[in-house]
Amino acid sequence: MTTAHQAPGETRPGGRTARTRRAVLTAVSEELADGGFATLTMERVAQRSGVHLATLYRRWRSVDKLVCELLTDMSSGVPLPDTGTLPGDLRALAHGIGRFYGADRTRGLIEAVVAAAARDPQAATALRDFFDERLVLAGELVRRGIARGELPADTDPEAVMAALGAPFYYRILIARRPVEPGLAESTATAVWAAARAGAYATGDRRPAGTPERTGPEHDGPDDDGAPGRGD
Amino acid sequence: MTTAHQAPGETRPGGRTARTRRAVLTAVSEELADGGFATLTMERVAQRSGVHLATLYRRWRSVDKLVCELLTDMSSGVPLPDTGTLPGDLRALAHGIGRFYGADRTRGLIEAVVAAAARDPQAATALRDFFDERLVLAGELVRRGIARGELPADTDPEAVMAALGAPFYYRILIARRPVEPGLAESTATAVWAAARAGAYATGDRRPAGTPERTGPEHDGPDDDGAPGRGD
DNA sequence: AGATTAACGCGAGCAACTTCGCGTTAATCG
DNA sequence: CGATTAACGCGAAGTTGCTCGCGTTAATCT
Repeated sequence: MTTAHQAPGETRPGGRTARTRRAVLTAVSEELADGGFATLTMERVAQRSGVHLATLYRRWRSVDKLVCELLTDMSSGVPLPDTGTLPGDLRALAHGIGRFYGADRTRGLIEAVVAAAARDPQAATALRDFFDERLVLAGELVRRGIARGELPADTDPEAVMAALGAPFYYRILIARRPVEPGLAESTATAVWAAARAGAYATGDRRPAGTPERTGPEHDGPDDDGAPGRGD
Repeated sequence: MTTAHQAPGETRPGGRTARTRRAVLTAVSEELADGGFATLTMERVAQRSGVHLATLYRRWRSVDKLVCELLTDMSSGVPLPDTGTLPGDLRALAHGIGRFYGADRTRGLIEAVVAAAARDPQAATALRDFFDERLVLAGELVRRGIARGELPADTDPEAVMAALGAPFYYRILIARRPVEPGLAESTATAVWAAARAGAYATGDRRPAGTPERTGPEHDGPDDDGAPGRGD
């Protein structure tokens, strides 16, 4: 048919619809701050937001989708700096990220988004697209730096920004410890040093002091169909 | 009581018990390789392994616990190299990690473990402890390098190894793209350059070419109780 | 080898989660 | 401002996921 009936909220986005949306997303955010993804259920969101359970299922279908929408709602949590020098920008951005993830609320959100992406393919692509876009935007800092002659021209801007963000996500998701200011400082210093050394350059040039030999390039996964045995 | 009846598998670990355990863990691993965490249900594991559903619930209680045990079962997937020089070791280890996560099976496992940790506190501490231990073990490479005079004495070994691992987890969990050999190469180069520049040094020394000013140290999270609004 | 009982297989029963139908409220448009 | 109907509230029905009790199999110890 011509008019495909999609989920509620599309044809009458104003007034009440927008109000319940806000109430629900706020409730999800608070719930994540309180008990994290573990205690995030449709039931609890319904109670906290005052929106009926059936409405939640009708509009969002699952907690994964809820978390997913909260992510896109959080668009610009970390502003992009412009200090005039690349190391200054890297430092400012790292501290911005550090401050952002210093809060329980945002740390819980990231954890939830990754967990949601692990179960819901749609959430997975949403997550990927979201960070793709942020990476390209933040890459502008690096491009400015290259234009100023602070880095080699063949430096990959997105690779630099990925390197700047990675330690924070490692800290949150893997090491599972609070994000401290020291991490921001250390990361900014590290990325700047690495970028200057040409670690993110696309050419085959290699900085002095780095081993030159070509191997080992890994080709195929050694997949034997069974999990590794414990020792 | 004196003898606290814990979960099955403790008092009679041999023979059949061990056999079902193997069958189940293999099934979980295969299921993760096939459809990822999204399709990992107790039901499917039961079917694939041939172990009855009730047995799964009795011994493991949930998929989160299953994934958790699979992680500890995978103890040593990446061997620690000893090439004689720190940059050589970093490069070898990075390629080892890269090869390990080049396979769908292991990438799915990491995703699953993080997702499980987001829901189950016990899985969360298991994950943290697991990587804590790996970090300390791998830190030995750095300690050897320091002893050889390749790095400043006040370099934090665990920080270096965290920096070496972080980009891979970023790639898997956030960027959601396959892990390629180029990432290993770039990461090894970057960490080596950063470590030499003193980015992971605990002292207050700062390498040349890095801005010196102290701010901005972030103090408190700006927590207003509501999610950020979209732009 | 024989006795003991942990661990398993099986199906029924219970609980939590998800959906449905219907009446009510309030955006949106003429 | 009045008509139309999208979105919501409500309770019940349907579905899935999880647990329990009992009989059977096979580790473990003597």
